[in-house]
Amino acid sequence: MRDIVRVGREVFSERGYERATTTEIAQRLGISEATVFTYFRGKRELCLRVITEWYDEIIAAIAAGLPRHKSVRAQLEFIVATHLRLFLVHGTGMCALVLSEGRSKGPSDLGDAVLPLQRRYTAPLMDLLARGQASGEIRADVPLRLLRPLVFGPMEHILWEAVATQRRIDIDATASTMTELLWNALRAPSAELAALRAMRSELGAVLDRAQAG
Amino acid sequence: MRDIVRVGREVFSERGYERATTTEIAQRLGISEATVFTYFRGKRELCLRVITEWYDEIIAAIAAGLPRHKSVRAQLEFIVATHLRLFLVHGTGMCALVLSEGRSKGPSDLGDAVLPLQRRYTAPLMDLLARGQASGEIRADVPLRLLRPLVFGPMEHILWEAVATQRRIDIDATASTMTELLWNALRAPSAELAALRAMRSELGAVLDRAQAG
Amino acid sequence: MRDIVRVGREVFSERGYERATTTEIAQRLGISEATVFTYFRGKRELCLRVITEWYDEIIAAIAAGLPRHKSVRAQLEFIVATHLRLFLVHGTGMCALVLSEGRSKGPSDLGDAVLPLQRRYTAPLMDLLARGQASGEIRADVPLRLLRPLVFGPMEHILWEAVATQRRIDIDATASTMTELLWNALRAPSAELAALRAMRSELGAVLDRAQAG
Amino acid sequence: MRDIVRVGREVFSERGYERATTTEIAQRLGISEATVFTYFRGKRELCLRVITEWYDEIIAAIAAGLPRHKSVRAQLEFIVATHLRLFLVHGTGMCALVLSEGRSKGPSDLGDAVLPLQRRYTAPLMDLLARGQASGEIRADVPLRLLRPLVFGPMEHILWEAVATQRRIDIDATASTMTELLWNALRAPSAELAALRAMRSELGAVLDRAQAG
DNA sequence: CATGAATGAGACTTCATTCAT
DNA sequence: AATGAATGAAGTCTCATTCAT
Repeated sequence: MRDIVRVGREVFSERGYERATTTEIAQRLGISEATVFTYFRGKRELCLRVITEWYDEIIAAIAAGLPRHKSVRAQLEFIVATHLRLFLVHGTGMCALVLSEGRSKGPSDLGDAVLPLQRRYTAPLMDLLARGQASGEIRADVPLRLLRPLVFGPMEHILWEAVATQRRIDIDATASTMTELLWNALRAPSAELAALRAMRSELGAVLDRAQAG
Repeated sequence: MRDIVRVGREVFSERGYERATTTEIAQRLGISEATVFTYFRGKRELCLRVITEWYDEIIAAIAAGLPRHKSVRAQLEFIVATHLRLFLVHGTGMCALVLSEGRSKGPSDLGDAVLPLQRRYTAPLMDLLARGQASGEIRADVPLRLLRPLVFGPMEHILWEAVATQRRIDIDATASTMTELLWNALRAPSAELAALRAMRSELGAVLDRAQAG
Repeated sequence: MRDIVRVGREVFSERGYERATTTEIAQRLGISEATVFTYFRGKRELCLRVITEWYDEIIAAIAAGLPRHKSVRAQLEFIVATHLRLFLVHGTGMCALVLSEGRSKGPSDLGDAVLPLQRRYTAPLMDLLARGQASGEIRADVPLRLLRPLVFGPMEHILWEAVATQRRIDIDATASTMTELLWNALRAPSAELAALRAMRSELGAVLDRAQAG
Repeated sequence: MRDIVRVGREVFSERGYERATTTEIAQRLGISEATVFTYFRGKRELCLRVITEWYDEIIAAIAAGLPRHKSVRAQLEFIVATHLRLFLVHGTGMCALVLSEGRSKGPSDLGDAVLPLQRRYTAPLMDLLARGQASGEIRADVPLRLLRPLVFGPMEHILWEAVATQRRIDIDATASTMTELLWNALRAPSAELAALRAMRSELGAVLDRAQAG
């Protein structure tokens, strides 16, 4: 039954919900199609299980590895890198599956069940952003509602492009660069000014001492 | 035949490629299903046409309205706003359709035909970014390959969220805010450097005066 | 499409709803199974149509031939004979089909749609009984609710037995005998009362003589 | 194993043979589906057992309670009342099951095995009618083959109607009325006259004694 | 040109039944 | 004796597509 979920993940992520067939899942496992239905009430339920388990993995990975003692920027980079890594390992098919089917209003209607998962999935980032805003490191004049897509959106596109072009990407380098870019967008503008002013003050002090010397 | 494309766009964007049926398209038009096949070799070709025309509209809209005489930042904001507007007007179904089906590897395989369209579609932005890099306004130490998803990714997420939550969004305000955020990420750090250099000059002058004193 | 209904009637009446298959219906007609679904949304709807048309035929036959100018008893005999005839011609499978499926609460749930038909179907008899009660020919001290099964119930059993034993029956003779039997049950006990009254009169006379004696 | 038959009766009578599933029977008992097949060769055999036991109960109930010392009419009323009672207690599902499946010609083919049961089941009535004919109380000019359905047919319809309309019925009152109706149909026409004559004779005798007194 | 009619291919699903343990 | 696991066979239904008219 674990096998069915495993192969189910393969097929659903390769083909999407509609084009995936229970026939293919059974064939890849060398079992009868009926066996699939012994363990899952139907295609929809199997797919739901596949999605749920996949979300659980990511959520667990983020929760386990997030370096909470480090800076907000470092935690952001961890989240970005981890997402890139997990998605690339598991194939971006899952990404597409979730994004496409998670919002459909067809008979499959995975949407309702997927929504809470998505919330748990984005929770660590939302939490991080909120903490950053509270500490003044992240600009608070833009609602989280707009900051979240700023982080997840680009990752998704990068992943899809990586798959479409079949090109290997350097995950750490990409994560590092993206974090650098995103950080510029996210951090409080005042922080820059504050930093400069601090520098100027310090310089002034140095100069004063120099002049005095 | 124009009608078929028009209604095709409706149905494909509402249902996605797989769940859309030629039956429904014909029914909505009050014509025979066979008539659809008189004009289009098949479902796939019709969908391709729908996607193509939709891309053409966006490309044309961008090309026609892009304020080339204004600043790079202003042009960026125009592109962001225009995208949000067009997607929201036409329904985000088209967005999902293109994103989901444009990358699938099924028998429908719209991918190959869609790729060049996507290139044309992203061309204005790519061009703008390249010009920005050339003029020094946009940081050149990050490849366009990474800058592009930074722009399109968030827009997509914002749109999907808008649809999922059924919430109306203020397009201009959102575009303005997003541009502000993105610009911080995109603009050349040279601005900062310039400021630092200016400070250094000032500092040098001060030092000179100090020495002279 | 008429053919599909015709063969559908055959198969449904031979096999019952559950055991009838769309495959068999298509095969008997030498057409594709899909064709069946071109004309009928599903098995259930086809079966409904079969039942409806069959009811319509019987209802029409009764309505057309009922000798309204003759006596109530004669009309009763007509109804009995007509029923026996139609059921035996069309096979009692239809009878079983209607009786079995018309009351089921399964997924097929033909019940709701069949109920009004049954009402129309029994209407002529109900009407006749009511008229008989009004005219005093049929006993009015028993509700129609109990008189109706008295007529239809035996016919059904006779038919089933005829089919089960594969024995040919003389329809007119059977109808005649059954009517004779039923009539004794249905007719107003006034005849008996008359006899009793006569007896009372006679008795009175006897008593008178006795007293006189 | 007794449990399997008991629950089997429930499920078969609720759903009918085709719609009943071994899965459901096992589930209601909280046992494995395979266990059912440990005790019964298959669904068909289990159903046969269910029907057999049910018939046995009815046959026994009739045999045990039949008031052989009372009049033929009283015995008829007992049979009618007992049937109504047993069917309504056990649910009319059994009635439908027997009637529908007992005559089908499918792969399940319960028919052959059920036929002898039905014979035993109708035997008490047949016997009673025969005795009635012999004693002159029941008209002998109509074969039993036609008298039997006259009794069982109406009962069946009454039962089905009771189930269809979900209406509770007064069993004794219904049995009484039905017997009254049926008796009019069954009794020998001459019997009426004979009864009246007997009454007159008796009366005459009484009167004679009165006059003599 | 438009279409009514037909259909091949295949999807999901159900279920009685088997068998090794 | 009881069962967990598996499945063959079959069923209903969908849908893009064809073709004669």
